Amino acid sequence: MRIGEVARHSGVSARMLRHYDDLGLVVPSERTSAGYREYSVDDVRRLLHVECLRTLGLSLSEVRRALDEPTFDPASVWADLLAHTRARIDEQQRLLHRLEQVGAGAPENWEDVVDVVGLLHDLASDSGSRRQRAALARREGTDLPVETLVEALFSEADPNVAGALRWAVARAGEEALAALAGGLASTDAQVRRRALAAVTEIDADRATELLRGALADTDLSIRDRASVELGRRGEPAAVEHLVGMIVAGRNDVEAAETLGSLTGAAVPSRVIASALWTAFEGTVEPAQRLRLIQALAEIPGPEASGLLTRVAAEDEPVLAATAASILRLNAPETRSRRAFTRAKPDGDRR
Amino acid sequence: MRIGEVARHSGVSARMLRHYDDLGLVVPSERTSAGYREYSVDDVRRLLHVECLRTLGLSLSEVRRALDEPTFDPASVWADLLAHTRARIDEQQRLLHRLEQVGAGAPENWEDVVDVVGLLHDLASDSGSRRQRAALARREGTDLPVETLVEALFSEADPNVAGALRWAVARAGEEALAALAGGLASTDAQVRRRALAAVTEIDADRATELLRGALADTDLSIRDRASVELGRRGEPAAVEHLVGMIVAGRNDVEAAETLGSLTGAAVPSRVIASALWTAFEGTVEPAQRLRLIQALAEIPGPEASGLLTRVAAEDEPVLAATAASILRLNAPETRSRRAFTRAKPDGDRR
DNA sequence: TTGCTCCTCACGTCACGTGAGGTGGC
DNA sequence: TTGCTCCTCACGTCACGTGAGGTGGC
Repeated sequence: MRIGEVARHSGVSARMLRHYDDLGLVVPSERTSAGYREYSVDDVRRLLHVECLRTLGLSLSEVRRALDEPTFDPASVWADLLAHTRARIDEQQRLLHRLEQVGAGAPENWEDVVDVVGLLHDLASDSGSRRQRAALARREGTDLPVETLVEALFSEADPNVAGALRWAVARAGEEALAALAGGLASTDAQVRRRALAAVTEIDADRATELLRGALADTDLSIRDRASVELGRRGEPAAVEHLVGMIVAGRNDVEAAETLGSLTGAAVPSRVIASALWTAFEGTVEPAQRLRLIQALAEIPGPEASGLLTRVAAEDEPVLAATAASILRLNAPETRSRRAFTRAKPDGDRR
Repeated sequence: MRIGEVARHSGVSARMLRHYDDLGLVVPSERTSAGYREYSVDDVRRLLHVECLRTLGLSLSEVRRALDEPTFDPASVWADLLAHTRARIDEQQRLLHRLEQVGAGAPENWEDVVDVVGLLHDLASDSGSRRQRAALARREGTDLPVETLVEALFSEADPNVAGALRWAVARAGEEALAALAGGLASTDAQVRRRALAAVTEIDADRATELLRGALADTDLSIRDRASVELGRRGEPAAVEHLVGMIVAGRNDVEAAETLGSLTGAAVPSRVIASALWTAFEGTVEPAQRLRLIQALAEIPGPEASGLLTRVAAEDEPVLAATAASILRLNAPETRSRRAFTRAKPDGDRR
């Protein structure tokens, strides 16, 4: 067979066949009197072997060694081939991700592209202050896509930077919620917690819906956070878990205040008072009962005071004294003073 | 700044800085009297922009146009960059897959490598006969990994090739079961069906276990197949579904014969006869009752004949006549003749 | 004779690395 | 003067594509 025929059959260009000849990779075993290359059946077979090994990513010199050096072991190349291929895939996937992130903002000029790439670079920096600056950066036309900010938020350990990211994410409003919902569905509780913290900063029906979903989270601290935020938004669904927090002594002051703020809005104060009372009657642990009594102090209306009066009159000395003192403080003439003297506590009151 | 300092700060080699200068990409705005390149702050800024765009995969000439041609729109490059990157990832992933497949057999010399690649190539060929030959191929040292055969089986539409693949897979015995289990967990019913067909050809406890799992499949035909095969393996768990097949008229002859073969092995014939009878009493549809009566013919023992006698005596004419004729055929003196005259049917008897 | 195939030689691609041989600056 | 930096010119890498200019075969 002459070179053209071999090229047609093998799909290897005549140019490459001559190149293989020069390299000594596939040397036709004969030449015609005019110097034309004559490929034998064995030459073609060798060519097919070469092409076969090339599909595995071997370089021409590796193929040559593979076919000509009996001591050249496949195992010695394999690890390299695998590692390099995996590395290339990884690298290309990172590139693709960056292209998608930058392209998401549909930049109109290359200045914007450069800016966005710079921000992405800073957002992945080791320096917290750089990350913070990137999170807070605002230039026209070069906003980072919410998905990118949310992604950064999910892996941000520095509380200051996380705060900046939450602020930036909240600025996007409802548009951020799809990405945040993804975080709430993560198997990593840490990610869910960070997603929830961002959702609480967004005021939208869809955000409230996500918070309701978080009430069923397997992580206790997430259920707590969701309940408090739902309570603040006047969601009746939060009442049960808030009462549970008071009983267990987890952020009970915050829970009690949230219950207080719920009354009147969506839930009658009567209902909340009776929920606390049911819990009170369901326990004999003094500390728990004390916390429930103190929570009743936050609930306005005749039902709560009625119950406190009952405790003050009938219960054991410490509880009774506490209830009585709450009733005194809540009396109309002392209410205004109390509002001044007590700062809003963030932790537990114990 | 002179070239060495710029190189140290930017990570771009002095050689490349000279190359960028030659291309007109980053030209230092001054030269010293001795011809040394002097980079201004703006020059360095431009260099950083160049490197930034390079991280996105732009070629040097694209970067040049991006920075110098105001009409060169990012959008015009973006689609290309994305498409090329995705194509490269795809290609590298296919390469990785092939490397893993070939490497799985730990070939010791390059001849074996070439053979395996050839087989893989044939296995993906458009020609059924080529695929079949690849499935059946056997040379020392060049066996295809079971995972590869199983993978090919899952997407094989040609029944002959599928048969060859099942045979090759079954030859691997228990080792094939892990890969087949993956197929049984597929969301594609077609794949599950193909996996099941291969599992039925493997005789091992783990295979039987997989068949039991398939009894809970959402696909009816898969439950049917699994039941028949489990019945053949003497698994009591199959009885209920086999009776259901007879009632519904799906492969009822095969189901009845399977029930027949189950008797004596793991399940007393009494139990099977009574299961059929319960179904018989639970329906009034003549065709269903007829099939159940015919199924009873396959069950040996006094319980089945007792029930048939009852039907022959008490039921409506057609059923009674059928029962009577079965009783006659099953009588000791006719049994041997019957075994000769009846070939094993594969479909329904209607 | 015409059109086709084949030959060799050699340059271009792309983003670099690595010299050789020479010189300026402190 | 010594060691460092910088200069230009130019070749090598890798797997090819694309000519130019010429010739053999039917």
